[in-house]
Amino acid sequence: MTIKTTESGVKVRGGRSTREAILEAASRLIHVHGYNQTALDDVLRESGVGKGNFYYHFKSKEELGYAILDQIIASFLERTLEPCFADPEGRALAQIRCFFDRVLETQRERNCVGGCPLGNMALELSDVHEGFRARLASVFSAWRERLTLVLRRAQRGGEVSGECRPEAVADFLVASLEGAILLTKLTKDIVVMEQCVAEMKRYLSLFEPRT
Amino acid sequence: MTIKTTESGVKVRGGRSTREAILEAASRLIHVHGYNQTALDDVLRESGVGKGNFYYHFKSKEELGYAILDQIIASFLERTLEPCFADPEGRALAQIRCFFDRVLETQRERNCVGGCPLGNMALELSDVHEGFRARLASVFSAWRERLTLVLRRAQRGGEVSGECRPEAVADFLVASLEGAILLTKLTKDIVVMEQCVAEMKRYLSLFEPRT
DNA sequence: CTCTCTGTACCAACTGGTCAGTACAGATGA
DNA sequence: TCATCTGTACTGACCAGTTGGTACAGAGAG
Repeated sequence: MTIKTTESGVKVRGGRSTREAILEAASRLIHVHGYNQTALDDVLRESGVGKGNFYYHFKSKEELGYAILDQIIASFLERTLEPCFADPEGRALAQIRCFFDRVLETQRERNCVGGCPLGNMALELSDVHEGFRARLASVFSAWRERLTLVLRRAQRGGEVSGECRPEAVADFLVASLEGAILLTKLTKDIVVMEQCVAEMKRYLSLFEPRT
Repeated sequence: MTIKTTESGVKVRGGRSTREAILEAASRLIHVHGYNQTALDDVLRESGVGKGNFYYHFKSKEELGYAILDQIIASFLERTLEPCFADPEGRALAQIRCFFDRVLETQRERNCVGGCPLGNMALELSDVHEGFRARLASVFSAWRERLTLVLRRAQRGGEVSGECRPEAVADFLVASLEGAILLTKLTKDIVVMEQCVAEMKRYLSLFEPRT
């Protein structure tokens, strides 16, 4: 399917890009207003897609929700989490600190608005649909897994002391980041986020072997 | 107004207890399903109060929300936060650790369900109504204030080392607890909470003066 | 003491609006 | 000319809030 332009300059979307237009509008709206507060009609108005058209491409609003969630998850893994830990030779603690900074940076870019897309959906939907909860739990679990692996590797290499229990530390780091983002959203003050990241780095330094 | 009982054993509520019945049912439902997901009709069915009656006692659903929130805040301050820090002579770090344990205990009691009532409302409503956001921000701020004070006191007494920046540490502790509760709700696994609390204690030990 | 009057507490039925989802006809292209 | 798309108009459920009225306790007047 190709994208064409009529004489009036209005874009006529082919099949695949209609789906993309919906996803783009929906992910923007859902990020700002939340899933439940985002009416399907708003998504359609924003994306310029008709209702019948929407239901041709999606089975339901719930399916749209899953698609958005998958998109958020993929984007988080590819654009935020994995790049920091790409180098298997890099120093683990430095990579983790770099990851903190990256998360801090996203909050700054967003002016503390919107919070964490994953955390938001987690709180909003985990009670409602088991499917959402499971999917969200899996990404948090991938996140913790990544941190656990890098910590374990560092421990083997002697970069991190033996008293570090990688699973527990990973859980704690994920929780703290999510909490920091929540508190930042609430106070609308980036200083909170900065302080939390600074304290997380201080906490990490606990595991540096004594020189 | 008094509470009376008819010959059939059905309670006829006077003014004040109707309000209480509504608040009780609403706070239970809202804690489980969230504010937006709780229909007014559900609250009314649960509490056995008619709709007109509800609107006699409350201006709107939003006002009910405020009342619930005030109740949650008061309960948190009186029953969870303040008792831990009541003794001005107590050792600060021990009080903070005790507070962690108390929060952990509430999660255990609730079987990891429901998360933190304050955090839930924060995430759900802070974008929607500025009034909710402000009220929530104020309680988190009281919470951080309490921790800041106790840390500062400890610092003066030499119980906590000078490198501790009380405000930053307080922010971090609050954020971490909230994040831990969120992650616990999502994974439905109390071990996550236990590990996070353990790591928070380890972090705290950073500030104990070296012997 | 009794009869009206008044304000509080309460109820059932309804309204108006929103929203997810459906029906279907028209367009478009192989 | 058949399958793939797309827009419009509709449906039914849900839900916050309204309305018009009842029940009844207590106060005051006769």
